[in-house]
Amino acid sequence: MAEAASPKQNHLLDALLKAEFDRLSPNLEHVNLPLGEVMYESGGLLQHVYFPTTSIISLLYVMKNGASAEIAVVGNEGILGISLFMGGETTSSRAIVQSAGHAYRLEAQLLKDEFNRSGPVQRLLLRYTQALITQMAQTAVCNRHHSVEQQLCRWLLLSLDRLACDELTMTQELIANMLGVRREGVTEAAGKLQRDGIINYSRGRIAVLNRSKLEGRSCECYKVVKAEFDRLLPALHGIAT
Amino acid sequence: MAEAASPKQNHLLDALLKAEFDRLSPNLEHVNLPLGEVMYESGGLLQHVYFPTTSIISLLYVMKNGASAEIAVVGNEGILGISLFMGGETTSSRAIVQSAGHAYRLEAQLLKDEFNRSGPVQRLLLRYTQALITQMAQTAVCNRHHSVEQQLCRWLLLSLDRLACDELTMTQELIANMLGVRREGVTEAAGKLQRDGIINYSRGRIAVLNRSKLEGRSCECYKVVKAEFDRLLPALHGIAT
DNA sequence: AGCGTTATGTTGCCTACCGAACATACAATT
DNA sequence: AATTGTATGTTCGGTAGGCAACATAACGCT
Repeated sequence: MAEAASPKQNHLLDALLKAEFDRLSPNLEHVNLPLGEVMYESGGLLQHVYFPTTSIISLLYVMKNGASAEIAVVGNEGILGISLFMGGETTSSRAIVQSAGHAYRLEAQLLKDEFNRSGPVQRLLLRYTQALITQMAQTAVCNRHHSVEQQLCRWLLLSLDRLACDELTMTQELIANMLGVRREGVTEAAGKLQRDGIINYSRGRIAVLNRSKLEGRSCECYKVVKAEFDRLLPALHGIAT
Repeated sequence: MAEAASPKQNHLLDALLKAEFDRLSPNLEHVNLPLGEVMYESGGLLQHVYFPTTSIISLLYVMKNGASAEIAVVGNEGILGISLFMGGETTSSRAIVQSAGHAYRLEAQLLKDEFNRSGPVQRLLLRYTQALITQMAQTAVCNRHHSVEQQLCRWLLLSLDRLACDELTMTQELIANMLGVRREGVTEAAGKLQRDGIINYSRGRIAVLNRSKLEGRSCECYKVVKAEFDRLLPALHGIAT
């Protein structure tokens, strides 16, 4: 918490060239995102886009009967609100804060203006969008074929990658909602991982003790997604393509 | 089959303004796509993009162990090869012809050039991409929560919407591969639908007899996807936004 | 210390789906 | 008419994960 907040904590913002960064940064507003906050509602208009720094946001589809499933997650590697520049203005999914923290927000119109300059920012945002697409596609595959335990591992790894630490604040109940499975299923899978010394949890606090073992218990989906993010968005630090 | 082939059979091409259409159409090549043809391999470079007219192409992820799952389908409403203009050049999924027919293809570079004009074509392609994203997201949800029968109904409906008729050529085995379930599961679900007079099939030929009943047996996913395509890509006929 | 709230653990039953193996039936070719 | 390949039908046992109901345990408050 002693860390100075900076837009550069968000990888997309960090990857901007100086000219673009200087144009946007005066309009970036540092905001606090509490756990569970609904950032966008399904079908709602987008007033802002968000560049998370220390928070994670889940894109979640909620069905008529209340059952839900996570579509993708957005953290410090990305931006929340892609449908704004994709032209749809809105999506059929909901965005909620999965891990409390901070983000920089930008007025919708300003992002659109920047996007429509058709320069490096546009290219960067589109590459990010493709990485997000890969994540969604892999989620679909994972939902079809993999066990709750494998999915839990994938989910933990994706979440950790988007925070700077090896611990997250998240009850099993919430994880179950994200994965679209029963809470008991998560309890069982998490119990096994704990027994095997891979994680340690108590009352909404999960610490990863052995990351490489966790990767071993995960399905291939994690690595596919990670590799695609790394390929499309290598750490650029102001050398945006 | 007596229909004259025209690029206008593809909704995206049909939606172009005259100037853009005239610029692209000399470079459109009419090609025949046989069932099962692999259009793109996972990780392969894209030489062309395709605008299907009477064919349907599945985006499919194949896992290491050979199991597969469909991510989305592309027919006369869309374009195959979005990663080209999204900047990634390639994807981790495979594209195979799910229903034989025709398409117009365009050299990759020509599409990129057109996209980079940042005009109506770019906007149209991005809107289409967002609709495709919705389809992927909904596939993820559907894979998590819905029964094989519901998914079969959804799949049939999405496929029919992308052809002009109420019949498709497709064995249960292939459908099973698309849905990522066992062939027996498809046999059982299809058998029920046939018994109830909703479809009629024999040896790789499926006829839909009662479309509204089919919609009733489908999960909500079909309607969500259809509504989003209709919203983002209303039939424009040369009034591309 | 006592209280309620919330997180986690456990149990039993049930169903959908998987895996595998096999039976039938249609269609094209000879 | 016989043969072969391919599409579909059926069965059996196994299991992951669904639903429900409840037990325990940690924490936060007053």
